[in-house]
Amino acid sequence: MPNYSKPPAGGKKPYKSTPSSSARGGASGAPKKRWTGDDRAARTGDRSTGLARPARDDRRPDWSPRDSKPSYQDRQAQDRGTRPSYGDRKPDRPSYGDRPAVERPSYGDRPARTERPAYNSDRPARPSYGDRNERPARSNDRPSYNSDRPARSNDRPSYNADRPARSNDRPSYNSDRPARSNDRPAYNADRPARSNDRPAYNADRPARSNDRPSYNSDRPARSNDRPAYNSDRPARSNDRPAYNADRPARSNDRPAYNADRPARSNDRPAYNADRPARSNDRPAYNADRPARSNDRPSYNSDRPARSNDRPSYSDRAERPAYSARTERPSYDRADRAPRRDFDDRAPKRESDYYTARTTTGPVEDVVLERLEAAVITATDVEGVSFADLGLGSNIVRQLASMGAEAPFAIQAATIPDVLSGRDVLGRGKTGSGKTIAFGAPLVERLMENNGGKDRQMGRKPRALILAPTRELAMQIDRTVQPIARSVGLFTTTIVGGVPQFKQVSALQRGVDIVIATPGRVEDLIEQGRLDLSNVIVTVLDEADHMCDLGFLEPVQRILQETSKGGQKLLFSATLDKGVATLVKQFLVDPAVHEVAGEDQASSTIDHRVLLIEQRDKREIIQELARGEGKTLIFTRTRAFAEEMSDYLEDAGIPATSLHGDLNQSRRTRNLQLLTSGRVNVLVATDVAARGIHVDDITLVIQADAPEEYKTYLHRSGRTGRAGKVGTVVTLINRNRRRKMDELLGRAEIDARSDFAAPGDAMLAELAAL
DNA sequence: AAAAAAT
Repeated sequence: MPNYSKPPAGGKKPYKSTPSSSARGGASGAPKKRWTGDDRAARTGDRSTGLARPARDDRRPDWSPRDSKPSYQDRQAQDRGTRPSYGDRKPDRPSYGDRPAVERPSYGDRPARTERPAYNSDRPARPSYGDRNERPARSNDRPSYNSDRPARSNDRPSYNADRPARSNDRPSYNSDRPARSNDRPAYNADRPARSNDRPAYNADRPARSNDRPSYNSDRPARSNDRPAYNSDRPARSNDRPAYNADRPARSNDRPAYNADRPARSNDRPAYNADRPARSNDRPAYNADRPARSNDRPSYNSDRPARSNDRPSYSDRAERPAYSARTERPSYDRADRAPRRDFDDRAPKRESDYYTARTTTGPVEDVVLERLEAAVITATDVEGVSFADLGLGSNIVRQLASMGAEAPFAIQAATIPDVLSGRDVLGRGKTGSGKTIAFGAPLVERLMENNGGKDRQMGRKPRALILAPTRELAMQIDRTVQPIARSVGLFTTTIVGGVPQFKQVSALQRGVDIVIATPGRVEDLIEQGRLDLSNVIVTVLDEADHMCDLGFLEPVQRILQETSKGGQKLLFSATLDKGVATLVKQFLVDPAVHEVAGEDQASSTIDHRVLLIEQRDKREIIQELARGEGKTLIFTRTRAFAEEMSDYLEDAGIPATSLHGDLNQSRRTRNLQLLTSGRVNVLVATDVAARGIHVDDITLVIQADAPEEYKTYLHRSGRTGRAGKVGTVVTLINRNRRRKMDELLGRAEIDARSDFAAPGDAMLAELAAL
């Protein structure tokens, strides 16, 4: 019988116990919201491959009629800080505060995750929740807030004590008349109590949960009690219910408080010690079974330590306490078996060294050395088919049905190496077909190596694709899933912002390819619900971005969890030496491929810089956004993205927004609004800068100039896709011209610069392009 | 600054 009553031996979390883990996040402020079924349905919309799926989201337009909202100017007049910003986009969910914040045992051993901003009590209270009593009176305020108004004829008597008695006054005002037979019982104190006596006269009845406070002085404090009732300090909304032990049980109490209820099928094991073992029980709870080769180290305390033991498991008894060791992050395994250094390998082998292309530039935006790559040209690919590259007939047929009849250059370059099992670095221009370049051969490899275990329940995933944003992960899934299904393999997305239940269920049924963002992957690993130990192919899309600060360490921890010696594929349009850390650590002799003639000079994008006055920015954007074609506007901050989309709507331009302050269902829906064409203007932060494919974006406006040349390339790559023409307009302050020129130089872009002011004919011309 | 984690 498995022992569920205790956490795993050692009492510590098995995953991610390094101090480096505290370096995560901390900047983003939005609590993650959940998806509804509708939202999930909505994501089945467009596909980057051009395969149309029926748009199902025509029920709820995002941009409401303009006159239903206060004007932009009105809102400007208000103190923006007190405005319940973004309204339903950050839904007020007070029920969270009332729920007992009981730490669940499965998380119990982890240190408090104070780095998560959404629950970080240090951040300023959001005006939309707590302090709304400061808002000005509105015309539809209820009368009770309006105590100064003159008495009206239909005022209730109690407010009108001075009026003379009237014949139809109720008895209580007429105390002198003789008692009558039909007097209400309250005045008939001597009659025996009746079963339906009103409770107010029944002082002995037990207190009820909805008793008003003044009658029920013994009831426990509630979060919204007024301070006077709550001894020392004023009650706060985030008071922990744990201090509220006496309150009556509520129907939605969490099981921890309800020890006697019968076990339910979805009880988590820790709460349900007696249930029979299940096939997917976590090994740690299953102390009696024989050790298996893939046991995770921390659960297997008897075997001798190995040199490549993961440090994250190292708080076992025989190892020194973590605090006594050096503060190396988990990935820095100096003591593991020596490995060939990426830079030290024999020169002249393609992919083994970097050419020195020294560049000068500001520290914050450096062009790193290029990876020396095998170069392929479009003409090299002429006449080559996917089948020639080694893909099976099912996959080839599926690709054709998705519109990919013949391989693009980057696909022709990388597919054979991926099929051969080699590690691969691939650089292909934005919109050049990188998803298929890794997705198709990945599926082929899994099919060849399925070991007869396909469709086995609970099989562990054998491939992992990591992406920097949820939208990109879901988009990749839309491309890879049909390819995988064509050969009977299953995919699932593991991303945040949505309930994990469906994801966990899919994993329990058995999945071959996981397409994910890092955070949820780590979360499910910590929970023991995702096991990457069988992952033999790992893809990092936007790999250089995944090596940026904030992404690198989670990615390293996740890669540590995958099968040792597994294949690694790194793809990006701006792949450079920034990935060297990961390459050295995880890749062996990678093949590096890029496509020739794909610099911006040969691009179909017209780059323009407008030198403007800061105060004219909104007006100019509004004139630029009036064009017929789809327009994508980038801002530096979430707040400005939101403000800008409001401003455009007020100007009569249907617009929506995409940024991290929106819950995931809004994010998904708003992006869908643009792809479906119901809105032509999307204002976004850099969440939309990389990888996101929307057909026929004709104009990209950079309302705030990018800080990095790579960001410029990725943002502008949202237009001019698949050979179509597009325009990129970057708005900068006049005194930033020099800095912008330097950035354009690093991006190797020639752009015309013009002074611009509202009303200029040039703006209308740019809009019409 | 933004992004990525709360069933």
